[in-house]
Amino acid sequence: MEKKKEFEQGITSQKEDFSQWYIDTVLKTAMADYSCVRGCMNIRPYGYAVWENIQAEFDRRFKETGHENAYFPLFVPESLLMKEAEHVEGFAPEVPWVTHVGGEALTERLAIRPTSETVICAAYKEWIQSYRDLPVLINQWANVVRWEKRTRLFLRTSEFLWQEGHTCHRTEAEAREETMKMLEVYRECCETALAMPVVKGRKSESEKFAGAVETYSIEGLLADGNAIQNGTSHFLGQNFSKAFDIKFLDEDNTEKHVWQTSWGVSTRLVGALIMRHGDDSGLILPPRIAPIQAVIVPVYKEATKGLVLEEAAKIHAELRGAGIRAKCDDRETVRPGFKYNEWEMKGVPLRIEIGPRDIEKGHVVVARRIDREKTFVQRAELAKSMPAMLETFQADLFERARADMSENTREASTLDELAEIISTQRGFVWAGWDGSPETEAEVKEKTKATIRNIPLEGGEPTQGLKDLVSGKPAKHRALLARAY
RNA sequence: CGGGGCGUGGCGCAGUUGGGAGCGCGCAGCGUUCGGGACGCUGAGGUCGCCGGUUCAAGCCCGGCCGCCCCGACCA
Repeated sequence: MEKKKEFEQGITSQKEDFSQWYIDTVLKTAMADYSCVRGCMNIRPYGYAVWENIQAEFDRRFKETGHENAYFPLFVPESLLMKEAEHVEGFAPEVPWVTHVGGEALTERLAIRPTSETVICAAYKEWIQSYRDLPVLINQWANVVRWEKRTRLFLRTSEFLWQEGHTCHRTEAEAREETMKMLEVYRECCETALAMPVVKGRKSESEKFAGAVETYSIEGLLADGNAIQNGTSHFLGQNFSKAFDIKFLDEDNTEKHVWQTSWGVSTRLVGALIMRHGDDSGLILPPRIAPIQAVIVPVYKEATKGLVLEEAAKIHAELRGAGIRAKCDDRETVRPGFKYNEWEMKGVPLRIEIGPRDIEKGHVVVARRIDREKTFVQRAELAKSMPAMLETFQADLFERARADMSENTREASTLDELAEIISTQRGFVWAGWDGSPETEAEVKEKTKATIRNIPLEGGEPTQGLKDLVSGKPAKHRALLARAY
């Protein structure tokens, strides 16, 4: 009890900075299972299970859209990394190098990959000769390193796990189509599996991927009002294929450079998940990716122990039989209340309480993590009704996030209005933009908000819309926010 | 790399004018408990970040170094 009081006092005292409070209480508290060494995540089994389930959701969709997995080298020879000018410039500041082996200097130093375009393009050059070899649709699950000046647990770590898709196409149209197709896969997966609503859109020139012609993103809004980029899809044009000389002989017997795309999501999604859905009591995981979807907590006294534990085990078996990821917490060393709190912190969607009184009455108590609502469910119906309860939970979680995002999306017509909104309420802000880098820079300078993207839906300027800085006619209706 | 802060049992911290290394949580044992983070008793666990200096005496004062966190510039 005392600990709880301390915890609550801690929250109150830190609420002046809402984001910091949120990170301290939700991200870090909930992350008891994680640690961070020099900005590199150390993910223990429960947390890794979350990532594995996220991986599985994305991977399934990649396969459904015709992609195959492969794995490429961790080290990138310097000469290779240097081939695409913009790419080098963009990544150089954050690339660590291997220069020595056993005390002996290497003749060519090796970069630890910040992303794999260069190694993969080197491979593609060898693989592709004919239009018949196209398209190449490959994805890689791997770790990458970007030595950022500042790290933030899960949201920006020096080393992170991710997925990078790299495709080659015969025509520009086909590559552009792929870019948009994967962006849509990301949106659908984020919203369906992770219950996180996102906005699809195109990045500004200054924010696009180093070496890309165009970058698209899905932008989400966290519970603290900060935006987060949950995934990106790039149309690379022929920038890399020209730099790496990836050519194919087309049907018309002329040599052409391939058109390429790349796209990625990372373990940042785990951080986004925590800070989108979590609350003061810890994580709330969407059932679709929760390592444990339902936890059974037996409640008993010495006299009823045998009976209750037996029933709990039976329920456990039934749920597993019904394909539910269930766990029976039959630890005898901690009391039920402790278990409730512990599993709530770990974000388990549903908790099933079973005690002597329940057995007598032929029901169980099912408690929902999202709103702590408790209902009685007939014992005989439990396994059967579980999938629907999980589906409802998933839908409710998404709806709650969607409603929050919509409530925290506003409009601004001047820089002052934007500044006011950003400093008092945060969230997304729509504003007219003439497309100039000057406006973009001015906005960032004055409000710390950035242009997240130009949404595919709603990004067209409305009649008479003006740039919020220059007052010139707007070319776009952009979505702005403070972001991680 | 600029500005600020902090290094004391596993975690979170207190430590007054320099003289006993402490508290809470956690951990171990025993007992009572068990429907929302239990309680009692007993106990284990620390070269006070590192090096040097001042002093009869340093967690505390001085110098240097190392590490971490936060705010900026950079970014998935």
